Amino acid sequence: MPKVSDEHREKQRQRILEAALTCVARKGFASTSMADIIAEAGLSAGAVYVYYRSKEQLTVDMGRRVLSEKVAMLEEFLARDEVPAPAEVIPAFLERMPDDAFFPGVAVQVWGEAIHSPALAETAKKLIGEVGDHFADYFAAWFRQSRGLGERDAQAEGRRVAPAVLGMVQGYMVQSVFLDDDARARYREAVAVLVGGL
Amino acid sequence: MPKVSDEHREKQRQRILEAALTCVARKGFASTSMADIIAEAGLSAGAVYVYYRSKEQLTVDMGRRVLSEKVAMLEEFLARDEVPAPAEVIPAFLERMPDDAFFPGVAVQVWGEAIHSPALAETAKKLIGEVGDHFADYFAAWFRQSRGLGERDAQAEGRRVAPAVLGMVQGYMVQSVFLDDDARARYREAVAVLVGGL
DNA sequence: GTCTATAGCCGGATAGAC
DNA sequence: GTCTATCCGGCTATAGAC
Repeated sequence: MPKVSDEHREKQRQRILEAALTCVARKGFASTSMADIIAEAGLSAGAVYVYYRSKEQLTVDMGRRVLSEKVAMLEEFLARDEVPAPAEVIPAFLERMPDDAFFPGVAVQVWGEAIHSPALAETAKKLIGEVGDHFADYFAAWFRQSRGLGERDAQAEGRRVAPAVLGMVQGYMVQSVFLDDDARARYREAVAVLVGGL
Repeated sequence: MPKVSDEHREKQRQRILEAALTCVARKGFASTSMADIIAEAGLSAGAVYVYYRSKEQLTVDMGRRVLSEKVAMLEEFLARDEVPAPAEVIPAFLERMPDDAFFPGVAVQVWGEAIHSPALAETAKKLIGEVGDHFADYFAAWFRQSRGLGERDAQAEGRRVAPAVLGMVQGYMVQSVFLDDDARARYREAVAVLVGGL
């Protein structure tokens, strides 16, 4: 049984991935070098290259990890059975976002990087789709409850508004990079006004 | 009079800037090298460095140029005196966006780059602010017309919703990078639904 | 598996002739 | 002002000892 080896492998990959995320949060995506990551991980170049054959592979994993965290957070928020109103849910979702050090700066950089990395673009596309689906599900539930729509109509309506809501989340990430806390708060209020009409 | 020299200077800077934008649109931001730009401009390294002392300066100019174009486009759209409804204006604004080759991919990359370039971040922040102001003005005009609000209230309401609308535009740019024409159309419809309630 | 050392390459920027 | 030639530094990735 190669079980020990597999465990070790996974543990090392995690270690490298964590180090990479720390570096990126500190120095930015483009100016993080393998040497930085290697130093942060407390390993050697040779060791790292055993687990990640190239920088791009590591980058893809970073993108996946960062975006996956957001999906998980979204699930937690939207999977309640009370179904609170959008004007509450969406701003709360946004407010939680900058809590973790990697977001939102890293996400914006991942998007930028994805433009010339097909592997990363594929990952990003997939995850954007997932998040969109979650939003669609939430809104379907909301419309069922608030307007008494049938299953089918509610889902159609949910899918109809989801892309723009997702867009507002992405816009929030972009603006978070440049603006201060006050501006972020105003953004959340603006979102509340917009989704308040639903 | 050093007029000829100044004109020449400006002309050369334009030439270099155009070349840089062409390269970025073709190869992406991060993988465009000075050598690429130099070749595209049909100049030599020495010549280019006379007009742009560093790559960062050139990058700032690129960012400014690209984002300025969008501001101009926005003005054209919003400065009409008819004041059409948001559900018409905003999707139309979005639809026009991908017409030019540099957008929206370059914009996303500029945001990513701005994270570790203070000069670029300053430029981006300023331009984001400008676009937001334009949206605020438009919505003020709209609220005056549609709800009969007074000048003061209308402006306050305009400022209140503008950030989120701007965010939807940014989200559109992000998603445009990854999604196809159908998805873009669905996004615009979702936006129309959201701003239709205003 | 992990290390050290380094190959090999490519980037930005400069020097100096014209 | 513009060119050619080149330096120098940093990067990814590998080779080979342990």
